Amino acid sequence: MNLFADIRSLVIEALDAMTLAGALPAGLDLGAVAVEPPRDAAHGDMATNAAMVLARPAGLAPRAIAEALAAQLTGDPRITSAEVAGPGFLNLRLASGLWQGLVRGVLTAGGDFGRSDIGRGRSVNVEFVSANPTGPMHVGHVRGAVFGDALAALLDFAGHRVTREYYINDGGGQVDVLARSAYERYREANGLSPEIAEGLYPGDYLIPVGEALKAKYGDSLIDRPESDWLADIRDFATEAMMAMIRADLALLGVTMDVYSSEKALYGTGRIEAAIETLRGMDLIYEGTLEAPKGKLPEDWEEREQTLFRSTAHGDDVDRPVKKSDGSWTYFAPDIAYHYDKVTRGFDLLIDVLGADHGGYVKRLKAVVSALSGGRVPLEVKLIQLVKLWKNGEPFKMSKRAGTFVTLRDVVEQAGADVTRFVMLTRKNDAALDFDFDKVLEQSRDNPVFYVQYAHARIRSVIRRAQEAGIAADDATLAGADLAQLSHEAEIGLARKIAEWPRLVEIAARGQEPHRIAFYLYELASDLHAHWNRGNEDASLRFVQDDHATSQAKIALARAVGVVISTGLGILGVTPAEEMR
RNA sequence: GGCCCCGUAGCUCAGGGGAUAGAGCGACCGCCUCCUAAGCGGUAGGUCAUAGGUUCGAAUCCUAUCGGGGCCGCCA
Repeated sequence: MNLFADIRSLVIEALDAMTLAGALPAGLDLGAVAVEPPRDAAHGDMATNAAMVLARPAGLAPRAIAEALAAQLTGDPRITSAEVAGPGFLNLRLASGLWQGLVRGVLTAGGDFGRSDIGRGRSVNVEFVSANPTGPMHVGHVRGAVFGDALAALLDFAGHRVTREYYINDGGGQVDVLARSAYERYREANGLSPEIAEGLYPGDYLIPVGEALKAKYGDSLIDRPESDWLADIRDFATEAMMAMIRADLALLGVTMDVYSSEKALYGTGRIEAAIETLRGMDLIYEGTLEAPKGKLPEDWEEREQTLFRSTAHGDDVDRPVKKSDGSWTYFAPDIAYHYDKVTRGFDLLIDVLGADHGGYVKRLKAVVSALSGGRVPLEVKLIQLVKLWKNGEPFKMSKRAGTFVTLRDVVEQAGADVTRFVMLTRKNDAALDFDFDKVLEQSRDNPVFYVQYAHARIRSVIRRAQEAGIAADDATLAGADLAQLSHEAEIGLARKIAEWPRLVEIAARGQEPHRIAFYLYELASDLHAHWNRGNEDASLRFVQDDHATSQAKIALARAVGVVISTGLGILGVTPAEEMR
């Protein structure tokens, strides 16, 4: 149920009728005709730009089209007035029965209100987090995790089949470093003093891994050459790190559907197969790259290497897939991994990456374009930095200084709900300030409390009504006499609710979950404003002496609550029953 | 040098072809015998970085410039 879509259909029908009657030329493209909320509520309930969009192709004056369309539309009982305004807008007022029907519809649909099928069941793979398995997740990872999870939920709500996926970078040099670091902790567990050399991971989180290694191997690996233990300890430590990361994600409320391993691509011929596939398309060759302009790396020397012709698919330069020692670059398993995602049959791939990976976007798109024959789009969502603030000043994270803030630190202090909501109050490509003081303060500076407070107030109204003996379950409310909802302020609240399905589609199309957060804030604001109107005008309070009147007004409140609850659900935030 | 992102109120940010550009914070003035005042109403505050262009119409699209950030083979 989408009132804006319904009224747009009505407008399209009216335009078709005008075409049949000869008032408009045949064959006009109506795709740009929109029905939207007007900027100013005084203009009406909805506005359409039809006359302005069609004026040029129809060869008619905008106002002439608008007036003819107005005449056509006012014949429909759902439209009570249609006024031409400004450069050719047509402002529409809707019969109050539509708003009452909307409220009833929300109560009937419950959490499905606003669900859309714009995804048409297309399958989407959302890869996110993909933190290196070398330690606990830190605040920098949190934003990507929350964004990816909320985007996945949003796309699901908009009719896609979504797979949440984590790519484990367990094949590169950093897991060898992890193994050597764990080995020192293993020596420590055996009573020797660890030698945490420069470049190893010094974190305490590896101490229990060392102890677990002692429990498994005793002292049998002490003083053995690295070649004897590296592979085993690497696997052991990587698994321990992944267990820790899964637990971190669970704290945030994030659950992955699939964990893919980089290591599993090595030694199985899958990298070779992906490269050979590209070679078969004449996209792999031996050649030399020009030196980058500007400041040269000190050790730059020209050399021939194995290159991927990514320029054939929109990249700026071709990209090496092999290092000088003949081993694969990190890019090679990425190629194989994306090949794997393509062959699993997804209709759309989304990679959520840190903004520092911006330089890799074009080559990844080139890979997916080449390996899918242009069939599968890859969208890369870059997540900008989170700037931490504490005590009114920027907070620098440093492993060495011990000011390393982990995901667990944040969630245990601020709570998952606050963390998630705050992380979603910015566009993904804008930097975000995360202020510990404000987030911990739990004041009105903290938008999640504002939204949750609105929900809690609604729940409070329903509890009070029930204590007064008024039936207020959803089924009863849906059957209430909603014709009593006729005050302009009440219609205004319904108008905001009506925007929800439209907002979901806009947010899903743009892959912008932050729009959900902003909308919920606005809806909460409208609820709070309406609540206070009850102070001035007791007839606008939700709970009234008369049961039937109460039920109609509570139905409106409950409809707001349903949308808040549904929206928070997409963001992964719990709607509060009461504020404590 | 090249590529990507950003520049909107004092501050933090929404809006991304359409009407008089919005919100929060901060400042100032008001609202609780009344469903939670963790709330609400009002006032003040703007050359939408700059200059061109496209368009009936540009904060929004294009180009250039300035400013901030990120990235640029053998790290992932």
